[in-house]
Amino acid sequence: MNAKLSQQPDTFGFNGNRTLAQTSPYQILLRAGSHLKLLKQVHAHIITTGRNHHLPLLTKLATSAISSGAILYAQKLFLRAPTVDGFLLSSLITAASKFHFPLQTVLFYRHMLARNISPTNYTYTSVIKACAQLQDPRTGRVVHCHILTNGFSLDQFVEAALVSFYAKIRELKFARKMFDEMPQKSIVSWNSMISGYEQNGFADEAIMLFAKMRELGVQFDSATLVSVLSACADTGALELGSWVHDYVKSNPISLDVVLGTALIHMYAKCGNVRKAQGVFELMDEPNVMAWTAMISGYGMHGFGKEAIDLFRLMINQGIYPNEITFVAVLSACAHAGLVQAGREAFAIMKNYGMMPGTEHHVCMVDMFGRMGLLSEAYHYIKDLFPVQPAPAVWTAMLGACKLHKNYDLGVEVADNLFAAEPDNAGHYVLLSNMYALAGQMERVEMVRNAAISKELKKPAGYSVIEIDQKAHLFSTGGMPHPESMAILQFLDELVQQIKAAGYVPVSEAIMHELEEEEKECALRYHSEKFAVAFGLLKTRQGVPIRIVKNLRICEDCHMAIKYISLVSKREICVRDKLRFHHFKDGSCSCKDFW
DNA sequence: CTAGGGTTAG
Repeated sequence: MNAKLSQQPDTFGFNGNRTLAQTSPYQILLRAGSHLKLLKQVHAHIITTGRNHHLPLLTKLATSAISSGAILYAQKLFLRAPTVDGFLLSSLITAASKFHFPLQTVLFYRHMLARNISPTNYTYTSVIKACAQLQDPRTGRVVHCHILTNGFSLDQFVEAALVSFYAKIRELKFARKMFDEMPQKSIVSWNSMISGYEQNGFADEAIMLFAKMRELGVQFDSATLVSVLSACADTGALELGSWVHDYVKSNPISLDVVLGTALIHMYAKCGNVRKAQGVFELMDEPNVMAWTAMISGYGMHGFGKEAIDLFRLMINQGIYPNEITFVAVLSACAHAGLVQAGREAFAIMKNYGMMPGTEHHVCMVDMFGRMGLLSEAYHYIKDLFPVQPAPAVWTAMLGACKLHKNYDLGVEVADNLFAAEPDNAGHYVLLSNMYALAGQMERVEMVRNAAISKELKKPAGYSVIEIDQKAHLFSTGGMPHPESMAILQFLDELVQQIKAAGYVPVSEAIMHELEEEEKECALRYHSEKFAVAFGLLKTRQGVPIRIVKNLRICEDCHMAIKYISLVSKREICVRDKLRFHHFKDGSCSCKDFW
């Protein structure tokens, strides 16, 4: 055995056979790594040995300090440096950008310009990345101008950084234009473009660009697939998502924690929790994000107990939960009616040094409200004082009032919601329904007038069903499906059948007046009924029907689909804005907690 | 003596 290895290292990791003074300060710095305490000792050493004029040393010291998170220390070092050169500044810029100090990155860049030091391509990529992190289009465009005038616009790295920047500030058309005009497209620029689409809600474009990549035979990698999986999760594209999983299994792509988490998320959001579970169980070292993805997957399918058990297991394994983990846990409790477990989880947040935020408040109110504990929910909101409840908290409370038919409280809550967010068109249906239910017709009129005068349009509801790898979209507002007539006829027959089985449409009287236009529309049913009918027409008996809807499913459709699952003897799975509904034999997995 | 662009959970 090597004798040196058995010797105890001193503070700087030496074996004791050389003294500090004999070792090069640079070596000491390297050994100090990113431990701020050690770095400060090295700094003192540098000063006492009279080497604080040595720029390369100061540079390494400052970048190490940044890597330890001590950006202020690095800034002080910089300001007190006897001289400054381009090497020091570009090192500071890249380090500050890499360790997520975008504001300081831009400030160092300003120093560079003020001292007339020419930036390099390294500098530009870092600064552009910082502008993206800051969501600062103005500075980013200025830097883009500098790039053009200094002749760096054809650098592969700089170009990829610019595409990523424009995608991240939601200038997707411009990002795509730059991307299309790139003579040499690196894999990173493809990935920037695909992830840019996905992150900004254009999952279809992300999937189409990936298809183009395959068509052109461009090699993709793990980062590409992660973004594609997110896009599949967004749209419910299970077939493509499964293809990605198979590809990963049969190719030398390591299933790391990032890719694993993306797969869990995809399977959960495409309706297949068991597959998500399978991926999770195969992961070597799931981190907090992987655990949270799995907990949330259970939650959105109504498996509250599984979610709670997994959360407990996570804690026992010493994984530190974060705010998002608690959102997933509380939401799982809300969707499964596990009030006691939810209270306990909420109570331990403070053990982890966390203050509940809006999302947690929404979950708690939702949880109490769904269970009919309206007064508990309402007191929860009142106890937030002096914190003003966010509109989403009022929305949860309003939904609970409607579900449990407490119209007096509902009107009060609706007034609060309307006052808190008068311009949100998404609330109008819920608001005016509540006022109509309470017989407050002058308030219905007020909401309606506000909507008209502000030209607010509620988001159009749509449902998507994937059949033979092709997505079919049904919407009350958009283009009719080419087979509308046949589907409508089939749907009418279906409605007769479920009426015979006991289905009673939810009374038109409580439907809100604003929906008048919708009733006149050629599509006389909500999009999810249409999608279900289409699915029944196009798939064989025994094949489950999977629908993705952008809004929450309404009471009438929920009831109707329960009956449809009964008369057609089909499993029907609907993902709405919040959660999954698995319909089978006339009942729904949500136990009517929707 | 140095440092790049893209990817995960609500």
